[in-house]
Amino acid sequence: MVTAYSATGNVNLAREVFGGTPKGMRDTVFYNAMITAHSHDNDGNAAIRLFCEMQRDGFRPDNFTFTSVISAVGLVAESEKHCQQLHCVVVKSGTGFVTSVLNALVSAYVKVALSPLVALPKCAKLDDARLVFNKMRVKDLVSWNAMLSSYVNSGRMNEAKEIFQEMPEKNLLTWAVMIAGLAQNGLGEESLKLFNLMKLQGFQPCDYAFAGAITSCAALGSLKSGRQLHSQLIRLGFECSLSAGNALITMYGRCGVVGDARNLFLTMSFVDSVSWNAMIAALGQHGHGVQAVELFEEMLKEGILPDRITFLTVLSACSHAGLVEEGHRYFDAMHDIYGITPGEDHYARMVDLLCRAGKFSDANDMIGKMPFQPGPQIWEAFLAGCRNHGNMELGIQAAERLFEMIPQNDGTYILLSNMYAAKGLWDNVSRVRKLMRDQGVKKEPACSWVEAENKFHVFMVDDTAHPEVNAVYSYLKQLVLEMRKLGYVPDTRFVLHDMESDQKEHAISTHSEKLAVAFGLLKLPRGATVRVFKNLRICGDCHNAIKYISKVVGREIVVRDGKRFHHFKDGECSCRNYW
DNA sequence: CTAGGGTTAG
Repeated sequence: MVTAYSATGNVNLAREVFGGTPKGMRDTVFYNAMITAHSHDNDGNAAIRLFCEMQRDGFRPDNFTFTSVISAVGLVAESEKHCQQLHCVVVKSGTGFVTSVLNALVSAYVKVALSPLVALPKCAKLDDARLVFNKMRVKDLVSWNAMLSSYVNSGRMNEAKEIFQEMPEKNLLTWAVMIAGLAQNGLGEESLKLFNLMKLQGFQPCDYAFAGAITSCAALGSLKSGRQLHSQLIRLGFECSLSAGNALITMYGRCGVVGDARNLFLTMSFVDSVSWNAMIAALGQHGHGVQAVELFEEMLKEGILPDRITFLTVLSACSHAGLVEEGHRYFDAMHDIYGITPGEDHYARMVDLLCRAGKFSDANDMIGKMPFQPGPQIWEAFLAGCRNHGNMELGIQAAERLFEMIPQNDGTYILLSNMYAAKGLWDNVSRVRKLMRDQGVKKEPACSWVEAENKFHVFMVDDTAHPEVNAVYSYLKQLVLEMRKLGYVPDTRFVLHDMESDQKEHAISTHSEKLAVAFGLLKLPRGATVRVFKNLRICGDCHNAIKYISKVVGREIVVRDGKRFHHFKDGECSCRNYW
């Protein structure tokens, strides 16, 4: 009965049945079932209390007891201590060689390593897990999968790949974990390759594997593969899967087609808070702040409780659409009505919102009100806002803080250098660049890509590697002539080096996003929307230039940069010049 | 009768 209630997620009923049973009528199995119920309910403390209680009542824990209670300690405070204690008890009890017990122990050490409740050293805990794993005499598939997901969850993909190779056998879960892991760690192409390999080896991908592959498409911007995966899902009858559906919402959003995301969201038969969050985020990233806020209000009306991620997405949506009032209201409601304590990330969104709107002193007040010291996220938001408004003094202050906190971050140097360059202060630009060199900081190379003729075409600045780059350059030249007639003047302030002005114009005309846009215009069907993706923020001159291009060619151009989407149409951009 | 790997949202 306890197990039945627990399996249906009804822990309270399970607890009632358990409590209503007199001690004389309980046995070890009965205790085990209740400990498991607590563990599945993520209530580690209750599981541990019951574990102690059964021993006081004179029952000796067996293999089942240990596996359950060990799997429950990961989420409680002091889990590290519990973990080691239980490890000792297990060894003393003589069950230290039982595979299932050790499997639970491996996962428990990993949970400790990943727990926000436990202080350093996290790596050491992960290596403890590996030690237990290495010493196991008999490893089964569960052991290998546990070790694999440990590395995946801690982002240690090289070790994960080794485990994946070494495993004597694999099941659906193995593939799903690896595909999702590669997707989340920025290895989308490898993830999609693995998804295909999985099918070649005779496995029918489960919806988790699909979700991972779809996430890769979202990161890469591969609308074509994403749509293919969507139709495969429908053919296989997975269209009700929440994880796959939610991944699809994100994929459509991140590939630039919010309308498709919305259609899917509206037709999904089951949705949860993740679906709502994903949909609100998609609207926000495209600058549809008002719609994002409306959807959020609808979510509340439907009685779905917002979580900390909901508020992160709502606050960003407000920020990108300049909804200052609403942002303030939701920030207060988060704590006052929904009892969620704002974290540094929430404050950072508020600072972003205020700075973007030019309200620097309000942003400073906000920082002053924080119950903790401002970290990098706060000053990054501040600096970006200063750059947008050309506020030199405050920008320099924010940059100084960032140099102290994260000297290796290339973004700080670039933002500051851009700010000086915009004012023509070339001495300062070269000073920042020297500082960057002295610190050994390398700028992440900018690249843009576009999907055409069934594959991705990647362009770097001043690209010479792409086989059709000459056609791209001559088409761009032609475009610029037309653009100049409409009033386009290249804005060479966005060139970081000081050089002769004709050189500057050349440098700026070969930025990767311009090349990718031109290539898309050449290769995609006449009139089709061009969707370009860039790893970093879009450059100011490119932003201006693409506005003109959209007017000259009479087509819609969508650019996803590192921060958000820009929809260019008829010479205007949806971001209203804030990015 | 009871146990040990996973997913999607920022």
